[in-house]
Amino acid sequence: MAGQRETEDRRGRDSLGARTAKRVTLRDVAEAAGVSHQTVSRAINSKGEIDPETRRRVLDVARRLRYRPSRFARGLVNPEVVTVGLIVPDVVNPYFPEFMAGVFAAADQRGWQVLVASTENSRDRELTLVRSLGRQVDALVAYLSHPDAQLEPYVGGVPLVIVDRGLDSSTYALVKVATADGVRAGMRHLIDRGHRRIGMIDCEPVCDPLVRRRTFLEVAEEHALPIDESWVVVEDQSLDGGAAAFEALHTAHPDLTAVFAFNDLVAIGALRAARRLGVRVPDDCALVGYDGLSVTDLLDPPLTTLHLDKRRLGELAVHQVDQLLAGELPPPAVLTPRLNVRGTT
Amino acid sequence: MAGQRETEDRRGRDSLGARTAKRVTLRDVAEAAGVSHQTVSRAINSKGEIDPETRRRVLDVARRLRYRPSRFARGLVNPEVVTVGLIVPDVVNPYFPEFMAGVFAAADQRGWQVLVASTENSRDRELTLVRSLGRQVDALVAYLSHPDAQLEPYVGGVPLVIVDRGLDSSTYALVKVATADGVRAGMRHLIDRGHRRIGMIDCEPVCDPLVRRRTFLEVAEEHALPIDESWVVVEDQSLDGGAAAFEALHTAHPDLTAVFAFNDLVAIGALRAARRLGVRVPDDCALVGYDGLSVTDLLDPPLTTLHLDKRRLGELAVHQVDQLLAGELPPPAVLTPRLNVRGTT
DNA sequence: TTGTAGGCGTTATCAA
DNA sequence: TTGATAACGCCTACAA
Repeated sequence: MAGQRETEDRRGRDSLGARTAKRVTLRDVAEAAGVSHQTVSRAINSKGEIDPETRRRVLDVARRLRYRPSRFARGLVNPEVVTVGLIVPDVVNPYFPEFMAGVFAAADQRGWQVLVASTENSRDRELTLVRSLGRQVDALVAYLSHPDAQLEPYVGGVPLVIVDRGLDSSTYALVKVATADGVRAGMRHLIDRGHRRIGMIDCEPVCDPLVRRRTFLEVAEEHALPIDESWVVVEDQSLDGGAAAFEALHTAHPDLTAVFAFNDLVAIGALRAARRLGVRVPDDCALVGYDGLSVTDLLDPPLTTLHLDKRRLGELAVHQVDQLLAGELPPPAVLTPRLNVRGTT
Repeated sequence: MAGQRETEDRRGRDSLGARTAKRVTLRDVAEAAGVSHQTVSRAINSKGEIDPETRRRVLDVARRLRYRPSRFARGLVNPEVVTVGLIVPDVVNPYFPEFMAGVFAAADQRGWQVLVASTENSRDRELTLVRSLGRQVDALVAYLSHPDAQLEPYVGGVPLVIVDRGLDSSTYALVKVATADGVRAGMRHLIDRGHRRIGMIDCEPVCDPLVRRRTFLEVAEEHALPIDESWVVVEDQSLDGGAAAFEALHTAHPDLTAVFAFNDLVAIGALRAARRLGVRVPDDCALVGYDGLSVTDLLDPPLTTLHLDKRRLGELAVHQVDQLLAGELPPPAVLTPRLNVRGTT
């Protein structure tokens, strides 16, 4: 029998451990067990209509042959498990795990699965990942910095939700962060406490069009604060950047009484620099961060910060996916940071 | 034409946004474009043998129909993209993102994808996830607490790598952590610095058979330290647990000069309690943590800790997958924590 | 350049 | 209880 020989050939190659070994299929198991492939399927899937004895025998053979069902063949036949692709810039930055947790929770609630990939902060990888991951999933949730036009050739029709990108979109679903409102809340807090000489530590944003700095300066003008652009220092988005920026501010304006930081990471750096310089926080100088990372809570003093519910952000993203899969392009979802007053103001 | 009508029916349902809408296939596009499904395939996959004009027309139709290739059908025919399932107890605990980063990096290097799920520290979910995720992937990397025997019915033949479970295995691949060696290194460090009255904050381990405590007491005995089991306090694995434990130790043994903590989290809690109690660290009491979380570096003083390279742990896990996919059950990979002396000793 | 036939591994349906 | 046959959506090979 030709079929018989062919199967033997396969086994032969398999036992050589060759990489090209053909996969063991239901039919292979069936042949080896002397039943039809259908019976094997019943045994594997614990369907009722099968003799317990046959079942046991078949499962035995299957195990011996190291049979594993093909997820592709299964997916082809069954109602698919929805799989969402998730692209983040960096898994280790504590901002993103919280966001991911929200995505996982919301996905899990719907019985969906999540395929995760990290761009490692590479703008190029961002594009290639959109393409490669996009082919493998039913929808994509992604932190992206590129504008729509540059994204378009890579998206290839996958329903896409872009999170916290500074740009609007008429093509893709969005989850936005009301950064300007956050900055205003933080500034109002400082001003309410009597601060007027407020410095700002800014960073080069990836695509965000300087919302923080612009809002900062707007608020300063509205309240006629005695400050100009020399009170804004731009540094790396890192601990060291934050520390350097604080030193620069402190040197240029020794009389400053408060600092608004681009995010918690640089705020922590600033806190360190302050300690080194003998500047007491908050007595000599108040400090406000941005993001609400949970680590800020471990610090001494704990950081006053604009807390963004990153978990909720992830849930919102999945909710946008819901609507995309239902065939609609939903309006952007917006999340506003909430001021969390703790020890540094 | 029946075929034609059927296609219209599908579209009709689609535009109602029905969940049950049939998926748009190559053949649908072919029909709408008046070509064979084969021609559509060529257009979609940018094969050479096609008239540019036809190609453009077909792609147009495909876009209009929102056609998306089925990843399952493709996977069935093409060499598969390897997908690794990753099960962690908790994404937000800073321990795991670092581990995940290692898995991602190693997977990416091999062109593999990673499907992530979290058990949310539920032992039951652990089992169901092993089963459900296991059906969707080529191999599984997982933090698991169950012993092999309980796992077995859920694994169903997926190559499985278990990470940092206290138990050995003859069935599954392992990545182990040399916890005892770590504890010894930490204790040796304290003893070298002249400490003899050392307390320990322990926690209920999930499956780990009390390695830390046992090793701690062994070392104490070997060096004839003047301590007994009353120097070990068991508390919750949390900030508050750590704080409570430190207070308990300090109350019971006011003369202690050092504390060895179950992990960094409880160590940070202890650090807070110490500050509240007016105990200066490290002058009055030294403190050693375990894990080497990157946040311990932001603290003041930064924590002396047994640093485990969690990224490397993830890479090792993927390497174990490599070998499982090649058909071998590799011996356990072992990683030893490294003492990182910083501000608290 | 385009179309037809067959198969990938699985499950569902229906007949034996 | 079991088995034959036909999908599922795509791709490769070959024929037109």
